[in-house]
Amino acid sequence: MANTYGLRERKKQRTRRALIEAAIELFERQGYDATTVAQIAAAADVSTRTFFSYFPAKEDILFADTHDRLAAAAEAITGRAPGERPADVLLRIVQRVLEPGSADVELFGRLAPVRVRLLTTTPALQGHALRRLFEGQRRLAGDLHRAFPADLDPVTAAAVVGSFMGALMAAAAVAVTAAGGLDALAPGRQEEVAAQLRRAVVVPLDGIRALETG
Amino acid sequence: MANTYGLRERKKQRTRRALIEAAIELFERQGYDATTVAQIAAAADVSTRTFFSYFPAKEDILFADTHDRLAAAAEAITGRAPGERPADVLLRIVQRVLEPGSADVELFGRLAPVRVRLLTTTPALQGHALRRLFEGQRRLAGDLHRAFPADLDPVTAAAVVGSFMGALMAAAAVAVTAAGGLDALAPGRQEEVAAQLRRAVVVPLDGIRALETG
DNA sequence: CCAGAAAATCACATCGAGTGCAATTTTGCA
DNA sequence: TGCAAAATTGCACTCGATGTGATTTTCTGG
Repeated sequence: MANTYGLRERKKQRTRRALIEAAIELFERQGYDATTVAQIAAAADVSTRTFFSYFPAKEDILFADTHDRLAAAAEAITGRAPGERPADVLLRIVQRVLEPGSADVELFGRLAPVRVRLLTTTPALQGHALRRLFEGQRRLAGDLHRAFPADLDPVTAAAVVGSFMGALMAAAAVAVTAAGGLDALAPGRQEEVAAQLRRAVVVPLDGIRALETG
Repeated sequence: MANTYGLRERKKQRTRRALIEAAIELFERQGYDATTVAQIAAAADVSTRTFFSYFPAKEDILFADTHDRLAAAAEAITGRAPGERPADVLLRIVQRVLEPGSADVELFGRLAPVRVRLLTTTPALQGHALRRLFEGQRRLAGDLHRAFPADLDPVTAAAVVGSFMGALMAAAAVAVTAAGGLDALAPGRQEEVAAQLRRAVVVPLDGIRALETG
């Protein structure tokens, strides 16, 4: 009788998971730069060479969950309520993306905070993260254009998404560093930062709503 | 008799220039990845090791002009006309940044197009460029907050700059790729793309102006 | 003009990320 | 059980980047 997934596939999932867990552990303990791929591979009991057949680069292991999150964002667009406007959809995306919602909740739930922490201290990762964000925006802009073809041509849709995400990210960066940087994710500070971000997104949303009424 | 700059300084400028010119030449001919630092150094008649005492990394040689451009942007804020609003200042910045305006006009004038061309084809550079852009935004947000302390708290100022630049960059990305990607910088296409961008920035500007009137 | 200080360049040596390849082991399936 | 496909592995290699210590070049004061 066939299996949900063959043994081969299950084993691959297991090593993938082991690699991510080993990386989380090592990154937390030693930092990103001080951790070598060889160490991660050794901790997961595979050869260094095998690491690169699971992740194209060292950085990518930190972004193992972004695929699911982007899919959730895309689904928030396609599965919009009738009568919902672009601005509403964008607001719903941020809420939805920040939820767990993945198939591997507790693993990815551990991954995201580590990433945030490392991003504030490791410049090499910032470029990578921004690149992924930018590419994600591009996809969402396409989805948004297809969802509202009458209102948003491709370039305007990109401007809408870019305006929203750009404001959100820039505001988040200064809000987090202003809030002590290190432990801005502590339960207390978290709401404080969230409140600032809610005020920040008003700026792009006003512009987007002005587009709709025109 | 003392000199405008000592021989030491002049020689350094010359080597720096030679490195940039060699890099431009090689990048254009072979692409970014296929060009090694050793080749650039050899073409400029210095050792490989010396390259890294001029530029911290291979990528940085492509961004030799950004310091001047960021300074011009900052000056556009501090030297604003009385009564000028944030939205007006931002518009003036993009115009000013796109002008030559540097001390080394013709060299940097050659550098920028090469960078744009390589950015569309070399993922490794995109992350670096976005990182610089983000950092530049951070500075401008600080300047903007200081220029309009009554209207813009630090987080809102970041949202304003991020919203504007985010829309501009996202729109530029899809406009350029839609316009054939490769030669979207040809004299004919250039105006076409510029027109799309002028429409795109309306989105964030509306939101920013709404902030002012409130 | 010369000697010594300071700075720039250089030739290594080394490390880590990433790739190509060929051998070997493991898994799937008949 | 046996064969084909796929995954893993070790190895050699390239390239970017850094540390070090020797060497050369420039600057300064006498």
